[in-house]
Amino acid sequence: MDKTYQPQDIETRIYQNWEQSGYFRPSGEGTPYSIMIPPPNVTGSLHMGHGFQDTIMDVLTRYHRMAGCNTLWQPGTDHAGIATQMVVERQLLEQGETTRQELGRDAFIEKVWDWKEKSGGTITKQLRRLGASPDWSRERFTMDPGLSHAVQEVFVELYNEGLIYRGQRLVNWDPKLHTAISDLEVVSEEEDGFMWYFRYPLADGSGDVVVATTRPETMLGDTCVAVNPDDERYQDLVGKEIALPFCQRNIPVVADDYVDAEFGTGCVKITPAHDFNDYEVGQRHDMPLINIFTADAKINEVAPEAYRGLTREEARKQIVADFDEAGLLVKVEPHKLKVPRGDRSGVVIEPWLTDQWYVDAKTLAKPAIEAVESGDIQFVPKQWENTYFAWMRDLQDWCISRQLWWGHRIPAWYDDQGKVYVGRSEEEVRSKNDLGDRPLRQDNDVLDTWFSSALWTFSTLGWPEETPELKTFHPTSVLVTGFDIIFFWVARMIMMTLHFKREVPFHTVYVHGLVRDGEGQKMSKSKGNVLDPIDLIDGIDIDTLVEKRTTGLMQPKMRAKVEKKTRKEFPEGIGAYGTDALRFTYLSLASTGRDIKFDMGRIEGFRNFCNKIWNAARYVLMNTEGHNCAQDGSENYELSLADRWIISRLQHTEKTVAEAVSSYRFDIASQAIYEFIWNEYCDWYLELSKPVLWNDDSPEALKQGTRRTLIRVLETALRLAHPFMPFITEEIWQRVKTLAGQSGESIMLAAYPVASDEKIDPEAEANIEWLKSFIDGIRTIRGEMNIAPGKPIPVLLRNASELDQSRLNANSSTLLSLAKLDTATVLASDEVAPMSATALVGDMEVLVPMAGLIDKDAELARLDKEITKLEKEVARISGKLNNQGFVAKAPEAVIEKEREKLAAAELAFKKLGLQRDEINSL
RNA sequence: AGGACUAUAGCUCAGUUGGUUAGAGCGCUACCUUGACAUGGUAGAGGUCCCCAGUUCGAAUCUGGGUAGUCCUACCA
Repeated sequence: MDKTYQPQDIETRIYQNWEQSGYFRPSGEGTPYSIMIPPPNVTGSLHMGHGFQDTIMDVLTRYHRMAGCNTLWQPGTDHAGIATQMVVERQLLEQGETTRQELGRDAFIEKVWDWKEKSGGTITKQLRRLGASPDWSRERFTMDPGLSHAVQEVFVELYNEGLIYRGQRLVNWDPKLHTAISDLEVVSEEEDGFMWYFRYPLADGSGDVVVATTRPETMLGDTCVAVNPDDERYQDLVGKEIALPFCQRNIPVVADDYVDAEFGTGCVKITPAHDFNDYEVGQRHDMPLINIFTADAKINEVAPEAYRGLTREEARKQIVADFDEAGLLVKVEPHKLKVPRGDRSGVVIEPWLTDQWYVDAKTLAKPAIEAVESGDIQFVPKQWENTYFAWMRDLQDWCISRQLWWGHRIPAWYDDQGKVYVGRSEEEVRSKNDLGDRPLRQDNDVLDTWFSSALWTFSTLGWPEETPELKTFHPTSVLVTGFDIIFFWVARMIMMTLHFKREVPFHTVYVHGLVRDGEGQKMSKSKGNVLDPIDLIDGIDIDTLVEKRTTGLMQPKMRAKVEKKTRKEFPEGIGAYGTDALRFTYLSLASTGRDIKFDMGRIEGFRNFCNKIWNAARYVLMNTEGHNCAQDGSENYELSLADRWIISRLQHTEKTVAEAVSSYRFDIASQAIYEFIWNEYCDWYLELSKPVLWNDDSPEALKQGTRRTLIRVLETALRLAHPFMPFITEEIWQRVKTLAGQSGESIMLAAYPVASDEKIDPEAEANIEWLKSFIDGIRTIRGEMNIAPGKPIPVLLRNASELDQSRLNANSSTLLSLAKLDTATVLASDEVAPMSATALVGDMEVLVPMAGLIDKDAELARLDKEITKLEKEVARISGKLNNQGFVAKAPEAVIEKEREKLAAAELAFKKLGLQRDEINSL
């Protein structure tokens, strides 16, 4: 074995073996356990969020697989309508300088499929690098025939039930992408703008009103002006008419509660066709809808000629100028306002009147709310349930049609009268409706991507067929997801699944945090602070990293800044830490309810941990290979105290890990594994094994027991750690399994360790604790008194109880060896000790004679420090115990504990004080 | 405007139903090439648990009020 762990040599080889051997497939036996991957965009690539999320799912999957469950992790990808279409459109422009319109629908879709074939494998390849173990043979894509069939079925069914309908109303229109988008796809951010105050003259010439607006251009579509009914200033105006400037139209003044008298002038211009609130007001007062925009958000032919063809921005300028010129511009004020933009296009969204398809979300929401209320679905952490409820209880109907080409085309056909027929195919529609050969035209729109993702838990399992997989693995066990798609995806999955399967899609929703950079910033390409999980696995040199981060930046100005920051943060680039270190880092940071700042210090620490495991294995193999490790089932071995101790500690660790995984506390689980392997197995057990194995006088039975324990505890710890760090554990396991009496092809198919209470040995633990505190005491004296670690020293033991003496006798060779002692001599009660440095092990004093080794003043200083500490401790506890309230009200056990602590502290205080006086007097 | 979350060592984070000497990793200091590992070992320094008040015998932990930060939802033209 190499002296250091080299992950890159082994990871790919091991992964290929796993996948080719079919180990990722469900075993077909045991309790079903299933997880559906949140399908990433098919043409996307792996980012840190995926890395985090998929590591968690893989831990759960590997854990349950090893625990004997019939485990399915279902992989797949999403067609990501808008995102993918945009990418391909951009490529068309760059390569051939054509638009999709020039190309035509069918040819364009073909291009998208080409692109999907070409780049669709990227993210799944990267997932493999992460060690993910989904059943790739079952990989699905949301536009596969089977899933498309499910989509069609759901659409037709919902339509027949009246839960999908077509309607004309205001939608969020993206003037760049030329499609409607749902409320969720609109992001509103505060931006600096202006508030314009315009004077609108009354038609009868008797005066005017002043309206305030942030969108002057919409005045072309005004149909009335509204005031608050209780606003005394404007009582007389209600019912009068206004001559709308530049438009040759008169519009009425109406009274409506919507208007806040305090805001602006208290007079609001109402544009029902271009504002959601105005739409409502318009409905209440029976106002017409005057649409003044084209699909590009340019002024259309309904508006006065002077403005036609202008963009929104141009029209705004022109109209403000015209008001100014007409003397009707009262004032302009700077004003902060929330501007709605499309999450994909980034352009300002226009409320626009169109025909769209809607899902009656309110009806579907009711059972979905109940499922969470009743606990059929539980969120972890629980507080997300509030978010879910808040949204679900105020749900608007879901606009599901998109004016795109890439996606599931809506299964609706129109005849020449414009009458709509919904069905699974044109043939079905024709025959069911007796349409003969009347011309039919299919709806041009496609469905929102989230419509198909909403069916993911059951469509991937073959629905609407009642497949065996569907029966076995649905409902799924847990959904692992980020909070950002609770509304987009989780809620809609719950609604759809309850409606069509009459059961929940999953029992638990584990909501994890966002992965941020070391400074807590969101990682984004435009900030140039993105870390690629693959770079953390393989490493990357600084120039390549800078190149990667600075290409494709939106603002060229950022380039220098990003480069500088990157070079400062990673002067040497990024080292190759390996997959296991990366996974362990994610997991150790995965405490609930909080975002994670990715800390490079952590991943380096866990790379070192991998190396530690590797070298521990080297030591174990050196001492077991070619030796009798009692692996043949013979009973001719004897377990030492250390053996019993480490076996006992292992049981505790197994318990902790099991509890932690079942409560999704991967940080606790990974820490327990880390501490066991490093602080107990390596730091103490391996050291304790040396005196046994290296001493020619040790009985063979004891050596066999030690070898057996060395190899078996290592082998068990590997299985315990395997879900967390799959590669290194497999690599080592293959070398140790036979010696440990295990067979089997792969660690990932081996049984997960289960704690056994009989192996917990409190006596062994107490004895080793005694031994450790003895050794630690000596080491502290050595460390603080600058005695060379290797220099053998004699120690004297004062006030040793019978138990101390028997422990000493039982462990003297270990003790002498680990503490590098010359001798350890028990003093009789009347014996006088020479001047010594002191360590306390319980009541026993361990004395290191100072002669020639220790400076008197140094030891005095050391004792003083100890004594001061103890003094404070004594004062603190006795204060507590003298408090009548404490003694009267605290539980007896707590009081008893305090008394014991006080006694121990007082004793130590007294002993060290005497020792101090003794040294001082010499 | 409403709501959620966060605040603990220089940095990144644990701290289970109130009872610890408040912990880990990284970083820092000193010493150590001891036959698994310098990606290591041993010892050590380092904390007003954001602030104020309250409940309690006892508060990092519970309550109220602040402060700072992050995020979500809804928005006034």
